[in-house]
Amino acid sequence: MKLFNSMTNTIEDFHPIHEHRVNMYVCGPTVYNYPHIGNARPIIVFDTLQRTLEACGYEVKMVSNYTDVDDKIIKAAKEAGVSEKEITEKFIRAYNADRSALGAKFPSAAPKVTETMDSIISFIQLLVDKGNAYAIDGDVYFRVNSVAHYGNLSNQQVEDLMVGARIDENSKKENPLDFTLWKKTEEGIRWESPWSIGRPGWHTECVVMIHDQFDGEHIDIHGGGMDLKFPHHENEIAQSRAAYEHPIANYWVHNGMVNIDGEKMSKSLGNVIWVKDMIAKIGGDVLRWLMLSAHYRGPLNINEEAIDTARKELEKVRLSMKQGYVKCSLADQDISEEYEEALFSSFLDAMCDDLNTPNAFASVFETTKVLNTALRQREVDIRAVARLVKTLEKMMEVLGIPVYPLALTQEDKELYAKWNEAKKAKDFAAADELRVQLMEKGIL
RNA sequence: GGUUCCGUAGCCAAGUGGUAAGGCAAUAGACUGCAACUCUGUGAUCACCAGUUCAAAUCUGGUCGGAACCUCCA
Repeated sequence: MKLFNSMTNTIEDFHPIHEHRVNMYVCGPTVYNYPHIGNARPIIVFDTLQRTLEACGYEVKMVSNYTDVDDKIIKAAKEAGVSEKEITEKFIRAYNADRSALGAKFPSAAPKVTETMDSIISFIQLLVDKGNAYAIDGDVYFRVNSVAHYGNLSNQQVEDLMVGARIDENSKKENPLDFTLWKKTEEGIRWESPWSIGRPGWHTECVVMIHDQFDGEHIDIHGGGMDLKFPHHENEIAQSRAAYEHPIANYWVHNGMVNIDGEKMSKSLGNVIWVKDMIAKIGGDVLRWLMLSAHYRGPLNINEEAIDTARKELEKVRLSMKQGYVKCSLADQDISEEYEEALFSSFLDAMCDDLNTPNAFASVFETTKVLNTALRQREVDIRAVARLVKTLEKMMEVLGIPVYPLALTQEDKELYAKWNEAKKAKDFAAADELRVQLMEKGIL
């Protein structure tokens, strides 16, 4: 397995800390609204990474959080006139509905900030005790100057950042780069702490959750969107270095952004697309296929033509498989565990090459073509058909695209036989009618 | 101003030193009772310029164009 590591900006051979196990964490959503299709990409990318690692024989522990404490949540709750909990529960449900419609496995654990508060407070206390954080008027800030290597992940020079940093007139910070660990607050959900009644900053939760979920070890893979590199992931690393003397993760993996018709998706442009709407329109499987049709690190542009292409491509593969299932069923041939190893390994090689899904797709199309050809032979080699169908099943499993095995009933088989007889007898009126029936049953 | 990425056929998209994968669309055929499906053939010298090299889309420098990040947006 090869993976691009944002920390070194190179493609590296992947070696997990434990021989057969991969520990992975992906930054989850702030649950204040429905997921938009930008949120769908990390769901799909990291689920596909997990499936690929599993196909390589690893056991994967995948953790992804919910940020259920945030200014935006408080604002949304106020506007809707309901409690924050109602907001977060609603959108956690929505997120999970989308996640499963996209064919993503549920994480091994999905912690919430509200349920991690004790750990977060003691973690901040640890940073204060170690001199890496300081409290002023009930707020606590992280002292960026107290750690070396700040800026390594995003290749930022601290001096350049200082120049670019926004000058906050009212800031109590020692340094404009210092970020909030704890904020004294008057409104919204808040907790008691040694410093004030308030709530934690955003950058701390992931560090604490990783520490709790993985027994204090650093993990193999930390994932998230490209835009989280700075400052979020940079700040996670700084806190972890300060508290635990390790940079959290060995491999940092970031997915590219999603554009709509060549433009960034944003509220101001009015081009935000909700995942649920897209799923209703084209289906979670087509959306997933579309998102995997480009390499995960590049930008992904979505437009009508791309959607249409994705739909046609997936239909083509599925239709071929369907015909394979029908042929096998008619011949009472089971789809066994046998598959075409050469085709599957070229597929898996592509997936293991930093998740090169476009090349993996090429293997899927090649297999589809071989299957189509096998299905058109005068003397169909039914075992070969079964092997090819199995091969495609295995590929689709890694891609996380559902397939629909089809088994004909006795009645279906008789109908199919009648259709063939009618054609043989050149009774085309009857044949056409039988064909319609078969099509209605989804067999043709 | 700093950082990162990108510019490959009509569209989408791999390839990152040895003479351009794949898909969609188009087009010409084959198959077929018809239709659908399927199969086969057909297209690019890789934004531009200069350099390194026996050899560059692939490395270096420059030009033009596009995108993202730079304190809470995946």
